[in-house]
Amino acid sequence: MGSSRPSVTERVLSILGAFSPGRTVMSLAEISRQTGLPAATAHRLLGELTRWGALERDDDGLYRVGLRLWEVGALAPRGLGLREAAMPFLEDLYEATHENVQLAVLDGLEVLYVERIAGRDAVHVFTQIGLRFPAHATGVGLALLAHAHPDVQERAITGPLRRFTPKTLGSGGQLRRALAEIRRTGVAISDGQVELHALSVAAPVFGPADIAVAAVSIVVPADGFDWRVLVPAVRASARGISRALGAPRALRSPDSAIHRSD
Amino acid sequence: MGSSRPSVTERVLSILGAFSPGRTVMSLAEISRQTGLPAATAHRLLGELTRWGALERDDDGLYRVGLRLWEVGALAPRGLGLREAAMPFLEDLYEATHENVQLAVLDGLEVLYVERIAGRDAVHVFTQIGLRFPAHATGVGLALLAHAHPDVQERAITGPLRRFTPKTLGSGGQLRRALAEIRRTGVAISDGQVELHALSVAAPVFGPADIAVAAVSIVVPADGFDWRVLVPAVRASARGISRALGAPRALRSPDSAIHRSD
DNA sequence: CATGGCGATTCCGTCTGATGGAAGATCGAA
DNA sequence: TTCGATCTTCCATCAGACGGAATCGCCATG
Repeated sequence: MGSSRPSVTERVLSILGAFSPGRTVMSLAEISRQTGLPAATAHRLLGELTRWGALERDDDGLYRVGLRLWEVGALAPRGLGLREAAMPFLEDLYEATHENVQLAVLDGLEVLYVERIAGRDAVHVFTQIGLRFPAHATGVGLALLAHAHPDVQERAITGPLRRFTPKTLGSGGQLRRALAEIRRTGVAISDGQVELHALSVAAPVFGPADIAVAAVSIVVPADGFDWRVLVPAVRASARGISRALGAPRALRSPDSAIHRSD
Repeated sequence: MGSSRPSVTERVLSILGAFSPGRTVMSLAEISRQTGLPAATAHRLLGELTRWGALERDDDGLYRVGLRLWEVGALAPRGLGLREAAMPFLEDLYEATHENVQLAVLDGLEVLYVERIAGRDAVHVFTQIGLRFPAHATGVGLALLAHAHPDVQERAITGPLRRFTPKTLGSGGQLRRALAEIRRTGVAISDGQVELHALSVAAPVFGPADIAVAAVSIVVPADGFDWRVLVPAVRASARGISRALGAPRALRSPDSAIHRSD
């Protein structure tokens, strides 16, 4: 498998996949190179995609992702549906603190940022909506991993752990202990594990099936900030979103939810 | 043309297009019916789409839009790029008023809502991110039309104007006059033209090429609210976003920009 | 002003892989 | 147990996807 020539559908998808946060506008030649498709083939497929609205083309002749695709993408349950439920709570959290507030989901062993409210004068962090990041380093990632399926946790623990700063969790043992601690306290702290100057406090959001579907976090400067005061706010926010999503866990009494081991 | 059998790409796209705000989860049979594709064909294509991540499938066997597609869609320039620039300003606007704040773009003669901050206790409006609406009825739509390409304006004026309430602009003449007035004042007011109980104040956002690329609006209760006080705020917000996008118009002196006729 | 290189576009003969009817599998309701 | 509806798999056929090659346009270089 995989050796045979790719199907038409795969080719079309490979074109869509060629776009990334770092490559949002491309020429025919660039797409052709990126996907390995012959220029003539890429040209034809791009024409069809553009005609439909999946891609757009300016006078400059370059291709970019089209509004129509954005529209369909917005229908993703873990994209917009989640966002819609979460926004009011993130809003509150932002208004109370004016720091960076983020919402992310887990995909494989990476987190994908789904929503973000950036204060103009909050710490600068390079996360961005639609961006991916290794789960083990971020607050949201740890919160999600701690409540993920055991297989996923195991893969994360045994897999390679990329270091971003000296404080990044570097060994499986460290990670395992961190996850247990997060389950115990209900919040995850990532202190300078991505960028030394930033600290994040995160809490998991549960869905109707009582599975962790997302995580909220707030990012503050690492130095001299008493993050402890943020814990109740982040927890309350995550819990509010869980309730809005219909999580049974969030409908029960506060204590049973927070101190539940699994 | 159009009579010939659709190409593979068209079939794949027709599957994506089958999803809509009202139909976010579908069974194979439903998709097959919706697209007109034979079940066997739809099944194969759905398999490929799902394998890639464009669609997702739960244990229930139903298909929904996948995270991967959301991710690509997020790269749309008029989707996320715009949002990223606009968010801080919308944020400010929301914080100052706690009413519904919206950001929309024009696609054809419809507006597409790209961003929205909904206060929990603001007027209830049924707009939603990813939703479309006829431009002539909404505040954002009027603001965008007023600064759109003359051809587009003409199409809107001569085309059929669907009425939503007795206050909806119903004739081409009315619309033409409204657009002129909007160009003069720099803001568009839609008073009960979509829903009787809601009023919106909107202003256009300009991009680098000095073209109106989006519009901001704020929605308040129609009765007894002095919307006049909102005008400066909405204008300032739109202008701030324009500046962030690099609009030459927004970099010039305030007056020349606001009172420019076209 | 000629030349060369690169990208975009069009053409069309070849042949591959998409197609979809049919049959089997599964599930639920009557 | 039977019937209907949906999902899945199979495979012989042939529509239409493919892409090499030719053309055009653009720009930098000599």
